[in-house]
Amino acid sequence: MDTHEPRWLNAEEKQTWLSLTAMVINLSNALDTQLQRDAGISHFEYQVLATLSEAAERTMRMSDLAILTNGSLSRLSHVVKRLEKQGWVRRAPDPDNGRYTLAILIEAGWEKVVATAPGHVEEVRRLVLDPLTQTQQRALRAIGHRVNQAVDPTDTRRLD
Amino acid sequence: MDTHEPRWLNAEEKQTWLSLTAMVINLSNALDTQLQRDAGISHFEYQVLATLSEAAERTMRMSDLAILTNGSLSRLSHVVKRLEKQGWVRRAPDPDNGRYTLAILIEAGWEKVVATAPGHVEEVRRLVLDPLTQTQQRALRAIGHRVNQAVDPTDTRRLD
DNA sequence: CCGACGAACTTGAAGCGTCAAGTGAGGTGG
DNA sequence: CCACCTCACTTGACGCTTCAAGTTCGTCGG
Repeated sequence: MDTHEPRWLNAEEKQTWLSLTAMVINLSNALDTQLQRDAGISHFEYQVLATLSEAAERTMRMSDLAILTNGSLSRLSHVVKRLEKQGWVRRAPDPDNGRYTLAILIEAGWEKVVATAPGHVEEVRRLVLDPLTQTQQRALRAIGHRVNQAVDPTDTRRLD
Repeated sequence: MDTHEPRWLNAEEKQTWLSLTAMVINLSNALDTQLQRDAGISHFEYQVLATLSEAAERTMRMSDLAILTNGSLSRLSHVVKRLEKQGWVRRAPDPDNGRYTLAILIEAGWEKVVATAPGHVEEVRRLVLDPLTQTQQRALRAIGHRVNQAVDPTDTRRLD
Protein backbone atom coordinates (compact mmCIF):
# COMPACT_ATOMS: atom_id res chain seq x y z
CA MET A 1 0.00 0.00 0.00
CA ASP A 2 1.10 3.58 0.42
CA THR A 3 4.40 4.64 1.84
CA HIS A 4 3.74 8.37 2.11
CA GLU A 5 2.08 7.67 5.41
CA PRO A 6 0.63 11.08 6.23
CA ARG A 7 -0.38 11.92 9.77
CA TRP A 8 -2.82 9.05 9.93
CA LEU A 9 -5.85 9.04 12.21
CA ASN A 10 -5.45 7.22 15.49
CA ALA A 11 -8.33 5.28 17.02
CA GLU A 12 -9.74 8.23 18.95
CA GLU A 13 -9.51 10.63 16.05
CA LYS A 14 -11.18 8.11 13.83
CA GLN A 15 -13.94 7.69 16.36
CA THR A 16 -14.41 11.45 16.52
CA TRP A 17 -14.62 11.61 12.78
CA LEU A 18 -17.03 8.68 12.37
CA SER A 19 -19.20 10.04 15.11
CA LEU A 20 -19.35 13.42 13.43
CA THR A 21 -20.08 12.19 9.91
CA ALA A 22 -22.77 9.87 11.20
CA MET A 23 -24.33 12.76 13.13
CA VAL A 24 -24.22 15.03 10.10
CA ILE A 25 -26.01 12.55 7.88
CA ASN A 26 -28.45 11.29 10.47
CA LEU A 27 -29.49 14.80 11.42
CA SER A 28 -29.97 15.94 7.83
CA ASN A 29 -32.10 12.90 7.09
CA ALA A 30 -34.15 13.10 10.24
CA LEU A 31 -34.97 16.78 9.84
CA ASP A 32 -35.82 16.48 6.18
CA THR A 33 -38.02 13.50 6.94
CA GLN A 34 -39.91 15.27 9.71
CA LEU A 35 -40.49 18.43 7.68
CA GLN A 36 -41.46 16.51 4.56
CA ARG A 37 -43.92 14.41 6.51
CA ASP A 38 -45.49 17.17 8.58
CA ALA A 39 -45.28 20.12 6.22
CA GLY A 40 -44.32 18.86 2.77
CA ILE A 41 -41.23 21.05 2.55
CA SER A 42 -37.49 20.44 2.67
CA HIS A 43 -35.23 21.58 5.48
CA PHE A 44 -33.71 24.20 3.22
CA GLU A 45 -37.12 25.55 2.24
CA TYR A 46 -37.99 25.77 5.91
CA GLN A 47 -34.77 27.62 6.66
CA VAL A 48 -35.58 30.16 3.97
CA LEU A 49 -39.10 30.73 5.24
CA ALA A 50 -38.02 30.85 8.88
CA THR A 51 -35.15 33.22 8.21
CA LEU A 52 -37.42 35.56 6.28
CA SER A 53 -40.01 35.41 9.04
CA GLU A 54 -37.50 36.85 11.49
CA ALA A 55 -36.16 39.57 9.20
CA ALA A 56 -37.27 43.20 9.36
CA GLU A 57 -40.37 43.63 7.21
CA ARG A 58 -40.08 39.86 6.59
CA THR A 59 -37.88 40.95 3.71
CA MET A 60 -34.30 40.23 2.78
CA ARG A 61 -31.95 40.56 -0.15
CA MET A 62 -31.36 37.27 -1.93
CA SER A 63 -27.62 37.46 -1.36
CA ASP A 64 -28.01 38.07 2.38
CA LEU A 65 -30.56 35.30 2.61
CA ALA A 66 -28.19 32.93 0.83
CA ILE A 67 -25.50 33.60 3.42
CA LEU A 68 -27.77 33.15 6.42
CA THR A 69 -29.18 29.90 5.07
CA ASN A 70 -25.74 28.56 4.09
CA GLY A 71 -26.81 28.04 0.51
CA SER A 72 -25.53 29.10 -2.88
CA LEU A 73 -27.26 31.94 -4.65
CA SER A 74 -28.21 29.59 -7.43
CA ARG A 75 -29.82 27.12 -5.08
CA LEU A 76 -31.67 29.92 -3.36
CA SER A 77 -32.90 31.27 -6.65
CA HIS A 78 -34.39 27.93 -7.60
CA VAL A 79 -35.96 27.45 -4.19
CA VAL A 80 -37.45 30.93 -3.99
CA LYS A 81 -38.97 30.41 -7.39
CA ARG A 82 -40.73 27.31 -6.02
CA LEU A 83 -41.80 29.13 -2.86
CA GLU A 84 -43.16 31.93 -5.03
CA LYS A 85 -45.15 29.42 -7.03
CA GLN A 86 -46.60 28.13 -3.75
CA GLY A 87 -47.71 31.66 -2.90
CA TRP A 88 -45.53 31.94 0.20
CA VAL A 89 -42.96 34.45 -1.02
CA ARG A 90 -42.73 37.17 -3.63
CA ARG A 91 -39.76 38.84 -5.23
CA ALA A 92 -39.22 42.48 -6.07
CA PRO A 93 -36.22 44.50 -7.18
CA ASP A 94 -34.67 46.52 -4.36
CA PRO A 95 -35.84 50.12 -4.89
CA ASP A 96 -32.52 51.33 -3.44
CA ASN A 97 -30.46 49.39 -5.96
CA GLY A 98 -31.86 47.56 -8.95
CA ARG A 99 -29.14 44.93 -8.86
CA TYR A 100 -30.51 43.42 -5.67
CA THR A 101 -33.60 41.30 -5.50
CA LEU A 102 -35.68 41.34 -2.34
CA ALA A 103 -37.36 38.17 -1.16
CA ILE A 104 -40.51 38.98 0.78
CA LEU A 105 -42.48 36.57 2.96
CA ILE A 106 -46.16 37.16 2.33
CA GLU A 107 -49.08 36.26 4.56
CA ALA A 108 -49.60 32.68 3.44
CA GLY A 109 -45.90 32.06 3.92
CA TRP A 110 -45.98 33.51 7.40
CA GLU A 111 -48.84 31.20 8.24
CA LYS A 112 -46.88 28.26 6.88
CA VAL A 113 -43.99 29.10 9.20
CA VAL A 114 -46.28 29.53 12.17
CA ALA A 115 -47.90 26.19 11.45
CA THR A 116 -44.62 24.38 10.87
CA ALA A 117 -42.23 25.86 13.42
CA PRO A 118 -43.57 24.23 16.60
CA GLY A 119 -43.25 20.71 15.25
CA HIS A 120 -39.82 21.42 13.87
CA VAL A 121 -38.60 22.96 17.10
CA GLU A 122 -39.90 19.93 18.97
CA GLU A 123 -37.88 17.69 16.71
CA VAL A 124 -34.74 19.78 17.16
CA ARG A 125 -35.19 19.54 20.92
CA ARG A 126 -35.81 15.84 20.79
CA LEU A 127 -32.81 15.04 18.62
CA VAL A 128 -30.25 17.56 19.75
CA LEU A 129 -31.02 19.78 22.69
CA ASP A 130 -32.70 17.35 25.06
CA PRO A 131 -30.06 14.60 24.76
CA LEU A 132 -27.28 17.08 25.56
CA THR A 133 -26.35 18.60 28.90
CA GLN A 134 -25.88 22.34 29.27
CA THR A 135 -22.15 21.77 29.27
CA GLN A 136 -22.32 19.76 26.06
CA GLN A 137 -24.42 22.45 24.41
CA ARG A 138 -21.83 25.05 25.33
CA ALA A 139 -19.09 22.77 24.01
CA LEU A 140 -21.02 22.24 20.78
CA ARG A 141 -21.31 25.99 20.18
CA ALA A 142 -17.56 26.37 20.61
CA ILE A 143 -16.86 23.38 18.37
CA GLY A 144 -19.17 24.68 15.67
CA HIS A 145 -17.50 28.05 15.85
CA ARG A 146 -14.04 26.57 15.47
CA VAL A 147 -14.99 24.30 12.58
CA ASN A 148 -16.92 26.99 10.77
CA GLN A 149 -13.96 29.30 11.09
CA ALA A 150 -11.68 26.63 9.68
CA VAL A 151 -13.99 26.07 6.72
CA ASP A 152 -14.49 29.74 5.98
CA PRO A 153 -12.20 32.15 7.86
CA THR A 154 -13.98 35.14 6.32
CA ASP A 155 -17.32 34.19 7.85
CA THR A 156 -18.03 36.87 10.39
CA ARG A 157 -21.53 36.01 11.50
CA ARG A 158 -22.24 36.34 15.19
CA LEU A 159 -22.11 32.62 15.79
CA ASP A 160 -19.87 32.49 18.85
CA MET B 1 -52.03 31.20 14.17
CA ASP B 2 -51.08 28.95 16.99
CA THR B 3 -51.40 29.68 20.64
CA HIS B 4 -49.85 26.40 21.73
CA GLU B 5 -46.56 28.18 22.18
CA PRO B 6 -44.28 25.18 22.47
CA ARG B 7 -41.05 25.24 24.45
CA TRP B 8 -39.42 27.87 22.27
CA LEU B 9 -35.68 28.15 21.79
CA ASN B 10 -33.87 30.64 23.98
CA ALA B 11 -30.90 32.63 22.70
CA GLU B 12 -28.31 30.05 23.68
CA GLU B 13 -30.23 27.12 22.33
CA LYS B 14 -30.76 28.95 19.10
CA GLN B 15 -27.06 29.69 18.90
CA THR B 16 -26.29 26.03 19.49
CA TRP B 17 -28.66 25.07 16.76
CA LEU B 18 -27.46 27.62 14.21
CA SER B 19 -23.88 26.70 14.92
CA LEU B 20 -24.63 23.04 14.37
CA THR B 21 -26.61 23.44 11.14
CA ALA B 22 -23.96 25.74 9.72
CA MET B 23 -21.28 23.21 10.61
CA VAL B 24 -23.24 20.37 9.03
CA ILE B 25 -23.64 22.18 5.73
CA ASN B 26 -20.19 23.73 5.64
CA LEU B 27 -18.51 20.42 6.32
CA SER B 28 -20.52 18.52 3.72
CA ASN B 29 -19.73 21.14 1.11
CA ALA B 30 -16.06 21.42 1.96
CA LEU B 31 -15.45 17.69 1.90
CA ASP B 32 -17.35 17.16 -1.32
CA THR B 33 -15.44 20.01 -2.90
CA GLN B 34 -12.04 18.68 -1.88
CA LEU B 35 -12.76 15.15 -3.04
CA GLN B 36 -14.34 16.29 -6.28
CA ARG B 37 -11.38 18.53 -7.04
CA ASP B 38 -8.60 16.12 -6.06
CA ALA B 39 -10.13 12.76 -6.95
CA GLY B 40 -13.27 13.38 -9.00
CA ILE B 41 -15.50 11.48 -6.60
CA SER B 42 -18.18 12.42 -4.10
CA HIS B 43 -17.82 12.07 -0.35
CA PHE B 44 -20.27 9.21 -0.38
CA GLU B 45 -18.36 7.38 -3.09
CA TYR B 46 -15.21 7.84 -1.04
CA GLN B 47 -16.92 6.49 2.05
CA VAL B 48 -17.97 3.40 0.14
CA LEU B 49 -14.49 2.78 -1.23
CA ALA B 50 -12.79 3.51 2.09
CA THR B 51 -15.17 1.32 4.06
CA LEU B 52 -14.66 -1.57 1.67
CA SER B 53 -10.90 -1.09 1.83
CA GLU B 54 -10.96 -1.77 5.55
CA ALA B 55 -13.29 -4.76 5.42
CA ALA B 56 -12.11 -8.36 5.57
CA GLU B 57 -11.28 -9.50 2.03
CA ARG B 58 -12.21 -5.94 0.98
CA THR B 59 -15.68 -7.40 0.68
CA MET B 60 -18.96 -6.56 2.30
CA ARG B 61 -22.64 -7.26 1.89
CA MET B 62 -24.52 -4.36 0.34
CA SER B 63 -26.85 -4.10 3.29
CA ASP B 64 -24.00 -3.95 5.81
CA LEU B 65 -22.18 -1.43 3.67
CA ALA B 66 -25.30 0.73 3.52
CA ILE B 67 -25.46 0.82 7.30
CA LEU B 68 -21.79 1.67 7.78
CA THR B 69 -21.92 4.45 5.20
CA ASN B 70 -25.18 5.84 6.57
CA GLY B 71 -26.88 5.54 3.20
CA SER B 72 -30.03 3.93 1.89
CA LEU B 73 -29.76 0.65 0.06
CA SER B 74 -31.12 2.29 -3.06
CA ARG B 75 -28.53 5.03 -2.99
CA LEU B 76 -25.81 2.48 -2.42
CA SER B 77 -27.04 0.36 -5.30
CA HIS B 78 -26.84 3.28 -7.72
CA VAL B 79 -23.42 4.33 -6.45
CA VAL B 80 -21.95 0.84 -6.56
CA LYS B 81 -23.18 0.52 -10.11
CA ARG B 82 -21.20 3.64 -10.99
CA LEU B 83 -18.15 2.43 -9.09
CA GLU B 84 -18.43 -0.85 -10.94
CA LYS B 85 -18.50 1.00 -14.24
CA GLN B 86 -15.31 2.79 -13.16
CA GLY B 87 -13.67 -0.58 -12.58
CA TRP B 88 -13.14 -0.02 -8.86
CA VAL B 89 -15.65 -2.49 -7.46
CA ARG B 90 -17.39 -5.63 -8.56
CA ARG B 91 -20.52 -7.33 -7.33
CA ALA B 92 -21.21 -10.98 -6.78
CA PRO B 93 -24.01 -12.90 -5.09
CA ASP B 94 -23.09 -14.16 -1.63
CA PRO B 95 -22.34 -17.88 -2.03
CA ASP B 96 -23.70 -18.46 1.48
CA ASN B 97 -27.05 -16.88 0.71
CA GLY B 98 -28.22 -15.83 -2.72
CA ARG B 99 -30.32 -12.99 -1.37
CA TYR B 100 -27.24 -11.04 -0.39
CA THR B 101 -25.02 -9.21 -2.82
CA LEU B 102 -21.36 -8.79 -2.01
CA ALA B 103 -19.56 -5.62 -2.99
CA ILE B 104 -15.88 -6.31 -3.58
CA LEU B 105 -13.15 -3.70 -3.89
CA ILE B 106 -10.83 -4.74 -6.70
CA GLU B 107 -7.26 -3.68 -7.30
CA ALA B 108 -7.90 -0.45 -9.20
CA GLY B 109 -10.35 0.60 -6.47
CA TRP B 110 -7.80 -0.11 -3.76
CA GLU B 111 -5.31 2.05 -5.62
CA LYS B 112 -7.87 4.80 -5.87
CA VAL B 113 -8.35 4.73 -2.11
CA VAL B 114 -4.61 4.73 -1.49
CA ALA B 115 -4.20 7.69 -3.81
CA THR B 116 -7.11 9.62 -2.35
CA ALA B 117 -7.01 8.92 1.36
CA PRO B 118 -3.99 11.03 2.36
CA GLY B 119 -5.40 14.23 0.88
CA HIS B 120 -8.78 13.56 2.39
CA VAL B 121 -7.35 12.84 5.82
CA GLU B 122 -5.36 16.06 5.60
CA GLU B 123 -8.56 17.96 4.92
CA VAL B 124 -10.35 16.30 7.81
CA ARG B 125 -7.50 17.28 10.07
CA ARG B 126 -7.43 20.82 8.80
CA LEU B 127 -11.16 21.40 9.13
CA VAL B 128 -12.04 19.41 12.21
CA LEU B 129 -9.30 17.79 14.21
CA ASP B 130 -6.66 20.52 14.21
CA PRO B 131 -9.01 23.35 15.21
CA LEU B 132 -10.27 21.35 18.21
CA THR B 133 -8.55 20.65 21.50
CA GLN B 134 -8.32 17.12 22.87
CA THR B 135 -11.08 18.03 25.29
CA GLN B 136 -13.31 19.27 22.52
CA GLN B 137 -12.70 16.13 20.49
CA ARG B 138 -13.73 14.02 23.46
CA ALA B 139 -16.80 16.20 23.91
CA LEU B 140 -17.65 15.86 20.22
CA ARG B 141 -17.53 12.07 20.39
CA ALA B 142 -19.92 12.12 23.33
CA ILE B 143 -22.22 14.61 21.61
CA GLY B 144 -22.27 12.58 18.43
CA HIS B 145 -23.08 9.46 20.38
CA ARG B 146 -25.99 11.12 22.17
CA VAL B 147 -27.44 12.64 19.03
CA ASN B 148 -27.04 9.47 16.99
CA GLN B 149 -28.78 7.54 19.73
CA ALA B 150 -31.62 10.03 19.71
CA VAL B 151 -32.01 9.77 15.95
CA ASP B 152 -31.83 5.99 15.87
CA PRO B 153 -32.02 4.23 19.23
CA THR B 154 -31.53 0.85 17.58
CA ASP B 155 -28.15 1.82 16.15
CA THR B 156 -25.67 -0.35 17.97
CA ARG B 157 -22.46 0.45 16.13
CA ARG B 158 -19.38 0.78 18.29
CA LEU B 159 -19.36 4.54 18.04
CA ASP B 160 -18.76 5.43 21.69
C1' DC C 1 -43.19 -30.06 -2.32
C1' DC C 2 -45.69 -25.89 -3.30
C1' DG C 3 -47.45 -21.49 -2.54
C1' DA C 4 -47.24 -17.39 0.00
C1' DC C 5 -44.50 -14.21 2.30
C1' DG C 6 -40.59 -11.38 3.43
C1' DA C 7 -35.83 -9.91 2.93
C1' DA C 8 -32.32 -7.95 -0.08
C1' DC C 9 -31.61 -5.82 -3.47
C1' DT C 10 -32.45 -3.26 -8.45
C1' DT C 11 -34.60 -0.17 -11.47
C1' DG C 12 -36.89 4.11 -13.54
C1' DA C 13 -38.88 8.32 -12.99
C1' DA C 14 -39.17 12.59 -10.64
C1' DG C 15 -37.18 16.31 -7.97
C1' DC C 16 -33.39 18.99 -6.17
C1' DG C 17 -28.50 21.02 -6.31
C1' DT C 18 -24.59 22.35 -8.93
C1' DC C 19 -22.06 24.23 -12.49
C1' DA C 20 -21.47 27.10 -16.34
C1' DA C 21 -23.30 30.39 -19.20
C1' DG C 22 -26.41 34.07 -19.61
C1' DT C 23 -28.86 38.81 -18.34
C1' DG C 24 -29.36 43.32 -16.73
C1' DA C 25 -28.39 47.15 -13.53
C1' DG C 26 -24.63 50.32 -11.66
C1' DG C 27 -20.43 52.12 -11.44
C1' DT C 28 -16.04 54.00 -13.85
C1' DG C 29 -12.55 55.58 -17.02
C1' DG C 30 -11.61 58.12 -21.03
C1' DC D 1 -21.84 60.10 -22.00
C1' DC D 2 -20.76 55.85 -23.62
C1' DA D 3 -18.05 51.58 -23.69
C1' DC D 4 -16.69 48.39 -20.46
C1' DC D 5 -16.67 45.89 -16.20
C1' DT D 6 -18.48 43.94 -12.20
C1' DC D 7 -21.98 42.50 -9.18
C1' DA D 8 -26.30 40.12 -8.23
C1' DC D 9 -28.76 37.31 -9.69
C1' DT D 10 -31.33 33.73 -13.26
C1' DT D 11 -31.55 29.96 -16.20
C1' DG D 12 -30.84 25.23 -18.35
C1' DA D 13 -28.66 21.04 -18.48
C1' DC D 14 -26.74 17.39 -16.10
C1' DG D 15 -25.94 14.31 -12.16
C1' DC D 16 -27.26 12.35 -7.90
C1' DT D 17 -30.82 10.93 -4.30
C1' DT D 18 -35.24 9.51 -3.27
C1' DC D 19 -39.40 7.08 -3.72
C1' DA D 20 -42.23 3.61 -5.37
C1' DA D 21 -42.38 -0.64 -8.00
C1' DG D 22 -40.42 -4.42 -9.44
C1' DT D 23 -37.43 -8.90 -9.17
C1' DT D 24 -35.11 -12.68 -7.09
C1' DC D 25 -34.02 -15.74 -3.54
C1' DG D 26 -35.05 -18.13 0.93
C1' DT D 27 -38.20 -19.77 4.30
C1' DC D 28 -42.07 -21.49 6.50
C1' DG D 29 -46.82 -23.52 6.83
C1' DG D 30 -49.70 -26.88 5.21
